[in-house]
Amino acid sequence: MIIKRPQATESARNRFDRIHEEIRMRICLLDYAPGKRLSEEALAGEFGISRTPLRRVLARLESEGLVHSMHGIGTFVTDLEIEELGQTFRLRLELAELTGRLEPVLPDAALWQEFRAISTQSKAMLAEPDPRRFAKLNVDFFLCLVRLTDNEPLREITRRLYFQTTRIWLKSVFASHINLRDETHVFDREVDDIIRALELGDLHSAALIQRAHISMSFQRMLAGSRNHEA
Amino acid sequence: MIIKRPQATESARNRFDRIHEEIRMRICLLDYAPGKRLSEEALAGEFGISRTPLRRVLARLESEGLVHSMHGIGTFVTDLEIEELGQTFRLRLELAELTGRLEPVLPDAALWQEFRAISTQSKAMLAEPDPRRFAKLNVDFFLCLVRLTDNEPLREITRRLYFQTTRIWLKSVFASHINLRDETHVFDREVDDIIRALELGDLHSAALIQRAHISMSFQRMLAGSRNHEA
DNA sequence: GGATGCCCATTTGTGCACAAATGGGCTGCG
DNA sequence: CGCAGCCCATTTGTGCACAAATGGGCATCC
Repeated sequence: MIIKRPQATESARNRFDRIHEEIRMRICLLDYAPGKRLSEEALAGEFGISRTPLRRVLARLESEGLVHSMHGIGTFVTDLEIEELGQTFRLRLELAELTGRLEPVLPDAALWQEFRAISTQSKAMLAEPDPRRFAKLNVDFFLCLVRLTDNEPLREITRRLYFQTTRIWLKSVFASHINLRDETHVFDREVDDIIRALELGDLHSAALIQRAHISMSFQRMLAGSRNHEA
Repeated sequence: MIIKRPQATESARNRFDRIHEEIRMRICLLDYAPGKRLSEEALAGEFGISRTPLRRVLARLESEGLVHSMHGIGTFVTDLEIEELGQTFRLRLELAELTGRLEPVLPDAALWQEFRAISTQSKAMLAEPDPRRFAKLNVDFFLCLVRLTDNEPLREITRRLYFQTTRIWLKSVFASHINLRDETHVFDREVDDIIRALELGDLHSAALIQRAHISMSFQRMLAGSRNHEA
């Protein structure tokens, strides 16, 4: 019997997922700012592959609304204005609540540990806020929250919408539409409140807290944008 | 000033969309049965293109969960059992109702005409039911219903889940888990009831009627599957 | 001087040949 | 006779060269 050592060479699918997640994260953390052109050739070179498989990744990102390719011109990171995202945010509110209603599940030991770790990091961040690290912590927290439902299609859709909209938050920070220090405190409260609800086993309340924070975060960005115009 | 005649030659993007929708429809109407292998070379030949752009279409279909590619083996239409679709159906129920709550819009003249046409065809189908034509009418009706909300992300997500699950209905007909003639009558009632709600301008009720029919349809398929086992 | 049309560098899209991977059949050994 | 291992046809995945398309710069003409 032949024992195949696990992934001596990375499979095509794994590599696709890895590169896809990497570029997606760069877009969400504004390493690639909205409007920036992504060179197929440069990216292919960076990841040590040819344009063909890289184009597959870009095509996926395009279907997710994160980039847009134009023949003869280039591939660009999509831009977004807070005013245009109302529809998406309203939908995210509803989906957040669904997480607490549709097949909710309590965290297992591993997930509990991740929640605790995020709480710790959140408190550490209060002393010296850093936009990018904060955004990354926000992503990690979101990816934990989505695991509070067993409904896989709901998870997938929720993730999709999250990655479409999360950049606007970091963008608002850099545009001074919202205050980073305030946001870190709000986030820390959110994490603690949700953990407390989870400790009580009240998954629906945890979902409603998340919903409320998504809504208020949107309102703060909207208000900041309007103030800035005036 | 140069007047560019509109699409003398089809753009790459339009061609992609056209082929994608065509293959998706073939899968949903069971022209390509679950489990069937799709030959990249044959499909590329049929559409008069090379494998490269066709593979792009297949990759999109794979991200939508309609096919699955395996290196060295082939690309296969995904199979699905009614028992595994509970999560997806429960989510579809919620999204259907959201259509009536999140930015609902009354039909314009064109959409009204489409609803009337579908009602007419539905009644014509009562006399001589045909599974494939019925499934097609079902798709058309769904695509009209989704236009009752202005929330574009909600539309997109709803469509995605619909195309993932709609095959199971036609599959249940062929497996005699549900009765085609009964289904045609139920469908005709659904169309009429929803049109009546729309005539009253009651979009939320229209959505709830749709929700109820999705749920009952699922229950009938589930029951049929269980009876068949017994 | 201004506008118009052409040329060309740049970038995405396509076709094709080859690499990688899989499964089935065949062959040879015990 | 059974089974283990190899070979090869088939299919998806990759690399690469070229086609298509775009925009900007430049020359030319009015």
